[in-house]
Amino acid sequence: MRAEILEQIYTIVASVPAGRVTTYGRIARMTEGASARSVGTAMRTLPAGHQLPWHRVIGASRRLADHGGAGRQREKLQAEGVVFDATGRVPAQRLWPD
DNA sequence: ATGCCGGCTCAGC
DNA sequence: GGCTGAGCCGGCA
Repeated sequence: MRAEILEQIYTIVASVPAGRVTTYGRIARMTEGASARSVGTAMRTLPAGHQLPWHRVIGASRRLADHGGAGRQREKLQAEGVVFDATGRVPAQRLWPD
């Protein structure tokens, strides 16, 4: 993936405030030429020592994607005050607006 | 170059 | 809303 796109993704993720979340798809659409899936891999391959709030990026269904760090992700979000309903979803109003 | 495997999504049921 | 199947496309061996 082009470095420029990666920069955009990082910038957008970095702009999501604590307690709010956004989705892979939204990020993909905000960038030029990134697909939701590529945003996923971008999060997966974050360089060591990064300081991005990757945990604030969730799926379009507003659930956490099931991957290795899902447990940590959920904890981090809850620590920021993000609530999950009985079915494990984040309320829509938590979405970071464009 | 090729093939396989994903931190996804969307349209149909 | 939940489940499924099919596109999609970047990383990595």
